[in-house]
Amino acid sequence: MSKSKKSFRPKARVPRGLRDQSGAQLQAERWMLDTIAGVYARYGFELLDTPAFEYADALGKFLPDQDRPNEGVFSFQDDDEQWLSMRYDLTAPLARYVAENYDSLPKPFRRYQWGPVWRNEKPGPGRFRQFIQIDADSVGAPGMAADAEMIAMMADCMDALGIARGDYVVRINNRKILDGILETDAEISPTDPASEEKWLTAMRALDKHDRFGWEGVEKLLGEGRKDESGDYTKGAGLSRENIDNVRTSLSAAFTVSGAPSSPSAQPSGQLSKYVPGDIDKLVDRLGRSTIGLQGLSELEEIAACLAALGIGSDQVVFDPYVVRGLGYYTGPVFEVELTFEAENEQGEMARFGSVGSGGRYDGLVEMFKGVEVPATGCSFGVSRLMAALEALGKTQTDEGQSPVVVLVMDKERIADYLVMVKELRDSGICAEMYMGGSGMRAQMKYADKRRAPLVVIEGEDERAVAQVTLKDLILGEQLSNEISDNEEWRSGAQAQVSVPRAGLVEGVRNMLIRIDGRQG
RNA sequence: GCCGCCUUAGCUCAGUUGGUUAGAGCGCUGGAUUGUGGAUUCAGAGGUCCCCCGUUCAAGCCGGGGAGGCGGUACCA
Repeated sequence: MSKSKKSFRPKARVPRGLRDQSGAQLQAERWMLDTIAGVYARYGFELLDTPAFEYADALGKFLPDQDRPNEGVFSFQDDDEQWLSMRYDLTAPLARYVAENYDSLPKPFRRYQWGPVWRNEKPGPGRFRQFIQIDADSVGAPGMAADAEMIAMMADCMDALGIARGDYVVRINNRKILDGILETDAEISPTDPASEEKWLTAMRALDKHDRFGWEGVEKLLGEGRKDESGDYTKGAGLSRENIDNVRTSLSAAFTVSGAPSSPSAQPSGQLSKYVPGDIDKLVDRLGRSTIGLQGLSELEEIAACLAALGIGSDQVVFDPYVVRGLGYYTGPVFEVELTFEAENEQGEMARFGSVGSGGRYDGLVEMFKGVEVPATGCSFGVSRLMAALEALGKTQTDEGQSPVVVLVMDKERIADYLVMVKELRDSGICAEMYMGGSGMRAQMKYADKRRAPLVVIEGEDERAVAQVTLKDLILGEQLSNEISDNEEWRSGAQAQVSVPRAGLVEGVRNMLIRIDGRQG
């Protein structure tokens, strides 16, 4: 305070990319987690929790090194100098858990899990360095039914959250189909050392279709692309002919061309349900690629399962541009996208995009066990879903959490006020006595800020006639909005009633019911 | 990581060719209006002009460096 003392005072600020969350927001988030967890549990998954950090080598790829221990992940050294890292997702810890407890677990092991994860990367709007994920995975499940279940479950979650059909879509793909297309149309393959780099770049290019459109993808498949800020991204260097071939194959998935194919020509009657384009043509294009055809046949299996699970084409659609993480997913991949637009904080119309994703990763547990353990899973990003639900007005908050405030009109009578709050609490009503030191006006302001539905007033006047005054703050606010022209606000008696002191609980309950009824 | 823009009160922002005590609105705190939040009115608190170095008699303003924020882009489990 005084300059002579020069006391050090830390600046009160939350670290960048992190945030505080308060009451209503947390309640909405809890409701969302409960809703999704409820769906997962109904599908038969069991709950698991693992620690916030792991030995760094157990988290796989992003190993810290001495120079940059916090690149991507947050890391620190234990007393024995072993590196520990904060988990950056829930899948790597699951793989560690399964490997560590392999013999005692039921196979397949089907678990769900939610909790915060940390990533040390540049924060953006709706992107934080700590955020919550909620995942479900089947480990040791080789069949496509397990993948189909994930897809169906994600769609079910969106329904359960109250997001209308058409406002979301689960886009599904199989990475083997893309491998097939790149193999036949561009002669590149991930297993061929000569073209591995091209394959990576090409896959990344396709992944950007939703942001840049085909025009941008084409540049990235070819020479490269310059962005708005003038930054240049080097492309995969495919030839004009190769790029055109890739486009022809991809477009078969979206558009029906030539003569309509006979239904009997399709091996599965269900795949066409989820593919907006021409399956025969796609088969034709992939003809020379065994991996491509395998991908397609896996997709057929998934489609059959989805149909059996009652999933409609208004929920799930095939989209060959879904790529997801490279070097991680091995087959089917999918993501949930919100398709509606909503006004953001700046008043601009914005899309929310992908709020969840998943896919098959048959190589992850192998990292620990040395044997391949097929696995598939899905994950929702809770923060982005929250933002979207808020925009839709679909968040559920429990308004009953705001307390009834008992005013302290007479500091000599605090025991009396404590008796009142106890009576209210004993009958299940959230209530508190004002614990500050200020006068009545400040107490009203306090109650207002707490969004208290009503206040209880017992001053000299009330006590003289063994009554209490109950003031409906919500009705009072409405009245003041409508009639605030003159200075009749001072009459103050609006929106309040007197009840006998002995009928406090009943009076409060009745007023709460009236408030609840008004708010529908 | 790379590119561009930005940084003055809690918030949104003024601030002249460099010139004395840096302002407004909203918000906040307190008072008035019999014992009442939202009306009216009066008053008050609140600033390292992002930080450091430099130029100058003099820097919120000019120069250099750094940090932080925003928007792209790259990487991404």
